[in-house]
Amino acid sequence: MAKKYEQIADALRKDIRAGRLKPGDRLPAETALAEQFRTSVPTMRQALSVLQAEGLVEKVHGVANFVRKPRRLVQRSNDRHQWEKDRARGDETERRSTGATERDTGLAIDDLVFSAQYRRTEADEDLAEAFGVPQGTALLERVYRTRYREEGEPFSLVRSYLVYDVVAANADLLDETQEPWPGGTQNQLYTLGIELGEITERVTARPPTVEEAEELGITAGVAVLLLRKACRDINGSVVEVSDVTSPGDRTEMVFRTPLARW
Amino acid sequence: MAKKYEQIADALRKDIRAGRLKPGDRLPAETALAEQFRTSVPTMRQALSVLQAEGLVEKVHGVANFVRKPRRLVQRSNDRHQWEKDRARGDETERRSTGATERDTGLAIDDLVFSAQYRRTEADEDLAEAFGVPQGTALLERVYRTRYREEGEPFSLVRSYLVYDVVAANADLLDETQEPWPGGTQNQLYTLGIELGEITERVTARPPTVEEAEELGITAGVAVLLLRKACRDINGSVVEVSDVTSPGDRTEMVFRTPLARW
DNA sequence: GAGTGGTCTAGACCACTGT
DNA sequence: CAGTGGTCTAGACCACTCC
Repeated sequence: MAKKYEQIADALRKDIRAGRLKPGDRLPAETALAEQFRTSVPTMRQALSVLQAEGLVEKVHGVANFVRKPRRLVQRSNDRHQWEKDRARGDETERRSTGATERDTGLAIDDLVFSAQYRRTEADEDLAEAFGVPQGTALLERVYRTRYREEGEPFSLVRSYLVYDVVAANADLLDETQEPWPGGTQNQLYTLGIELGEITERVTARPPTVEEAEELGITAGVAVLLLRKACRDINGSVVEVSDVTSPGDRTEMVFRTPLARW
Repeated sequence: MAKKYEQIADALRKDIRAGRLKPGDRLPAETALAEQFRTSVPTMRQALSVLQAEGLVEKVHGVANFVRKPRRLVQRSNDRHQWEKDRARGDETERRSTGATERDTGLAIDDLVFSAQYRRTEADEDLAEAFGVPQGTALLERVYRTRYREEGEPFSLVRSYLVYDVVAANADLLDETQEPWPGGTQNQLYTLGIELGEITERVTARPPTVEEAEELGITAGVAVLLLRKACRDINGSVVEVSDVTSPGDRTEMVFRTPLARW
């Protein structure tokens, strides 16, 4: 015997997949749906919550339930690191032409909206360990949000950290109004005489916090992908640490590993 | 004004973090808890479902709610690929000594339990595209489950695909009782004269299907990490495709990208 | 069979959104 | 203000686990 809320979810899912319900469509009120499916409102709500967890339905408090618009997939490849390094010493015209995010997404700069906020902070236990510096060391925290012009919420939230005293050697690097910086962080580091030698990225997934769900425009039940990137210079010191938070339902992270020949 | 179910969840979360409720502890029955928190059973259940989504509480139908045991973190690094390649031509004693999974997890073979099932299948649209072969091409599907001896459910579920006619050249490779194969897939390919040149891995996250939730011992609400690995030989042909499904709450995927010097 | 969590119901009342 | 979804309640009945 099947569960009633699963049956209802199945029926609605089929309607969505078959195109009888189109992305953006407003569903009837829950009371009306409950009547239509000859069930109670709580059971109807349970069915809708299943579809919400699958990312097919979006609930908007006080308004209605909607069929979710499929959102553009965002790719992020580790090829970007070498690509960015190769350009870091190029002239400004070349650096200004395209950034790593446009390269990943295949879009023009005009299709994307950036925002950046800088802030001085101190290393907590976690960051101190990542950098290999004492807890409390002054850091520059830079928060980046990137979104498609046509979509409401950002598709990634980046928190990047640098050791404050290191970047302070170039005052421009402390000024958030210089963003987006042509050539990205690797060019910024180049102005300090720093060359990157290796980048390590760690990926995990977990349910979003309520703040993340709101910022990224995902509903609870859709996971976030977390990427921690640690950049080492050619001497092996960690010079930048970034935490990238992405909505799991529309992000793909790509890593290419070339192998040495026999 | 805060929501009652959030307040209750906060209180229980605090009890767990403070150690007043220990991992493995059985919680009182929901009726008893509801009484204790002066609320109704449905509200109590909603509070528990919040903690379940966070991975702090495990619900066991017909038995009780339990404080979840934190589970061992599994790391999986792309360094394993070069490491495995370096050993693929080594003698059997060396290859038998340790496998890539033990290397990733830092455990002995005895701490891990493997299982493998082989099956002949045909390429669907997705796999045909990944391999660059016509749909319907015969493939060898190999399903691997790996778990800690001390834990119940596997921490990864791997589906690996090879082109059937290619591997059929070595009959041993069609025999699942040869698993675990010392030296792994790269040694298996070596017996066919195939050398890998590059590996591309794509990571995404999504809510688990009910089957995955059951197999991996995670509850709905905890995300799964999906990794698709495509191995190319030195001519650029895709020779192996693997789909790795991991519980997002205890898996960390590590990717190291060395950068060429200026 | 006893005890547990899971499903389903019916309805009151609150919070949010738009007009 | 009207209409919507969100929270909370009280209780019946079913499904599962273990003794």
